[in-house]
Amino acid sequence: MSTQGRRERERAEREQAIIAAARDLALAEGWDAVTTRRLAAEIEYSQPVLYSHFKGKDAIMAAVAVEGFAELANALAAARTSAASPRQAVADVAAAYVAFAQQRPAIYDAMFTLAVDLPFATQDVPTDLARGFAELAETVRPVAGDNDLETFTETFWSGLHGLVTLMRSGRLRRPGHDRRLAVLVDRFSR
Amino acid sequence: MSTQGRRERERAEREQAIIAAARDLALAEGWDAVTTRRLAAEIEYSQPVLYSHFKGKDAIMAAVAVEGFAELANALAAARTSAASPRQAVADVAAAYVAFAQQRPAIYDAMFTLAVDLPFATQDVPTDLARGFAELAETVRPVAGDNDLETFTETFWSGLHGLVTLMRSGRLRRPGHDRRLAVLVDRFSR
DNA sequence: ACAGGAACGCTAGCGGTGCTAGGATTGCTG
DNA sequence: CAGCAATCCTAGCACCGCTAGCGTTCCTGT
Repeated sequence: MSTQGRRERERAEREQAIIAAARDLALAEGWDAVTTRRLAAEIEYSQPVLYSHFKGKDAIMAAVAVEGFAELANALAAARTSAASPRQAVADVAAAYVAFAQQRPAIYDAMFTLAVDLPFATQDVPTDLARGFAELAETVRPVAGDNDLETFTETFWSGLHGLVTLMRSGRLRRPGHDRRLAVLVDRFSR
Repeated sequence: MSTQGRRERERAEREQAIIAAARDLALAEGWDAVTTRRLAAEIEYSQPVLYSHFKGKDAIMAAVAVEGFAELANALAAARTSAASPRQAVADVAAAYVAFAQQRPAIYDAMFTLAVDLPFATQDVPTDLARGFAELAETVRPVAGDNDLETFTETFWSGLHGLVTLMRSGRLRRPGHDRRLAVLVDRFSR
């Protein structure tokens, strides 16, 4: 009876180990370094074990992304609720978003640039992703004026995403990043 | 004497054929379908020939991206110069930018999301890329107010880039795209 | 306690990738 | 026309994601 429970628990732990290994390896050396062989070696099992937990490498990346959505939502919530004023909240949340992307570039990639086949319309991904989006929406609500809030939020989000991706890929020079962020916040706070 | 000229010309033509094949294949089936073997078959040469023209697959993608920069700059210039008013120019150029990205997604990827090792600080890439950027800058100049023009332009560009990438990766729903673009243009035109 | 069976994880391998070493063939040159 | 240099191809390397098939181990019912 309890043996089954133990096995399930061990299975869950191993699955978590796979996700953690993928995450750590991606953060340390980038997603190119995350191969199924290295992942298998990291968790001290053979390759095929990975496929008893996940459909494929993409699914593993998606699992890492899911964790990322939760982290990002938390970071945004913290920034928003600790802000002194609604306008300051916009700046703080924007800064938190950018900081998240810069500190965990590999995870940000998994969330927003790679792994297109994420279960976007099902499962628990929308939960944390929607939470993050809701944080953004609540943040800009006071400054949205008579714009449709969802559209306004999406556009603001796009601005942040564009800044993050263009800068990290070298299309924007690192200096001036704060000023660009300030311009974006300014345009969306009036 | 002229034989050498002919050979050089043939070589240049073959190089162009490689770029064209890569471009067409990427547009038709995505970059994953662009393998060195298929590319070699397409130009009816063996694989190693590719490496006598380009350092590797990345360099081929970079060459496609370079062509893309020129196309994009032309499209933006056309939109800007044919606009009725400065404010309309912002909307038209933004629409042209988004249209370019949507009609040639693979090329846009090569330009802005993949191929990080583009010769960004050397060679002729900056020429066309800078031309495109300059078009954007000229477009938003009348509405930039007392903002630093370069910073302002980069931020606007980021907004466009974010809209394009988030929508194509499924993070934004297709309907509402025009409204989001309108919001972006509005925020940067006041 | 023990036989039967199911679940499990391994080894080995498939087809594919980007890339390269080496030799054969071609074509120019003195 | 001999010799050389450039050119291009065959074959293969190391690696990738993924899977078939087989031993082993462990749980189960009698």
